[in-house]
Amino acid sequence: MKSKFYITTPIYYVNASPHIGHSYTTIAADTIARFMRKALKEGNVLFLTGTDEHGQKIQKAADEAGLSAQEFVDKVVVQFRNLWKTLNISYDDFIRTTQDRHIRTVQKALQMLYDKKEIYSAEYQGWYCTPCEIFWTETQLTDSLCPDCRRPLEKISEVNYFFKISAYQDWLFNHIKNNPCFIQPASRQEEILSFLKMNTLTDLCISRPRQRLSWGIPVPFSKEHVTYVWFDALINYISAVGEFDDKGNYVSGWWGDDTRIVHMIGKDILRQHTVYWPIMLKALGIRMPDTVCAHGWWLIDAAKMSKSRGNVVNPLEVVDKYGVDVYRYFLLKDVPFGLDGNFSEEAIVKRFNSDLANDLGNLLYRTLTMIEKYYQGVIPSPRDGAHDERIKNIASCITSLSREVEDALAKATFNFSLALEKIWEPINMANKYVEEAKPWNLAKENKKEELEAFIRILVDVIRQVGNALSPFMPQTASLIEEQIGRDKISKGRPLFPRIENKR
RNA sequence: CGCGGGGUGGAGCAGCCUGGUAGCUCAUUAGGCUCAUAACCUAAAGGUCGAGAGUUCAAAUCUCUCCCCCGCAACCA
Repeated sequence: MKSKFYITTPIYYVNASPHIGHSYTTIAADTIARFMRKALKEGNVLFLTGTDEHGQKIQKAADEAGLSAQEFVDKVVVQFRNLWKTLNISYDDFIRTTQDRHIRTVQKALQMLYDKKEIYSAEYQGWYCTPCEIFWTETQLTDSLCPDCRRPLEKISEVNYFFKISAYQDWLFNHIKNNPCFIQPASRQEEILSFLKMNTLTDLCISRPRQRLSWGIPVPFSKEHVTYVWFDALINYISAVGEFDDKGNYVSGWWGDDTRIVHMIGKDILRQHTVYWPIMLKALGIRMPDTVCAHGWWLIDAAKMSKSRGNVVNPLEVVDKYGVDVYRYFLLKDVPFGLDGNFSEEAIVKRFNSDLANDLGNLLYRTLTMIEKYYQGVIPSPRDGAHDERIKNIASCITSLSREVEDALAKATFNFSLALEKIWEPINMANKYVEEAKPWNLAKENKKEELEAFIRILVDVIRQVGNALSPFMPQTASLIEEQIGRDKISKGRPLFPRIENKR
């Protein structure tokens, strides 16, 4: 295992408020970051998130809001930061593409690629919709009308800058083929490989004329142009953690061979991250990230969530109603990572009641009650040599738990739901064991040693589970710690009171 | 003949690569228990594994054909 770990979310486009999808990616990355902080030494994990603040859509949204672009993004970025706070996101750095450190690096990268002749200028043809102020390429059109407003388009041609990504097609194909961890899950790797096999890459247009779009990073070798948003955006992963030196070498404490680099993304931006980005890095002479992990989408009532459909779920409302950790748990558990999931409040309530209230919450609560009842709230000290077969089984289950969670979580597949299933194994075993051990009889018959051994194993299970759960549900983990982490218990209200009569 | 993903008990999924009693969670039903949040434990019912053909001693699993659903312009997790 590499000694350092660097994980990123995409930088989110701030043309509108954050929704469930943004929160999903970020919670997933946060969980991994928290897990890795426990696995590696302190200070060896860097978790980066941020915002993408340039481009036409933002310019337009700002205009509509009657604000300057900068004022507009300053306003929206606050919403993202607040949401991350609410969701207990432990990011170490937050990059904005309007920050100096980023602009500097983007311009340097552009200049280097230009000097290396990786970027060239060419005439670019397309159709322009004057009322919308949007430029459309041939491939974006189905007829001669503006896809947005259905008005006639005007054919224009202009000079733009292009990045020679076509030259790297074979290299990229082989890189992906030879590094099965590079694109995860495997089905996504196949998707990209077949895309590369079936298509010839066309050079990427990385500029926009300034007269049409002023809200962007100026291209250093042309006063007439700003940088295309995707080229701008992808660079954030390196601009946040390093700089180019005078010789054009990228220098960073988080991009060396001792660091495992992971980009967590949604499946919608797979191509940018597995085609454009590696080629940009390659052309700049920078090493590849280890893994680009693409998760699925949350569907709302089986339909794609979109701003135009108006079915966007606001994470804050869900958190208000059910709690942060319930939300985090639901997203990470309800769907195998990588696939699309269906979001609904019914599904949350179901998960809440069965996993959190009935299994975990109830185990803690019934255990606390027994400690209160049989030991006046003082947790009996550990005893060696429990000879009961069932206790041994449970003990070995919690001993291997951290390894199993690591297997599920530290590998490139990032199997959150499997990890949580593993954590629930001892919970279920413990609940079952209560039935078998019949502590109420042990108490009546005054079998002290057996009762103690019984209580101890429950306490051990709960503590281990709380510990294993901390990357997923940090707040819950500390509540468990608070209630049963010390010599004397501190019984509170049930962690997850069942939600009743929902329909 | 465009590409890819999918179609498995009521719901959601695993199994398919490396054929050999079809499994998990939830829901349902019956019973048990009382430490506990009407919770927990046990048991049962429920599937011709989209359709058809083929290979095989044996197919959810391999091959072929067909049907149905989803995605494949852009913005977007």
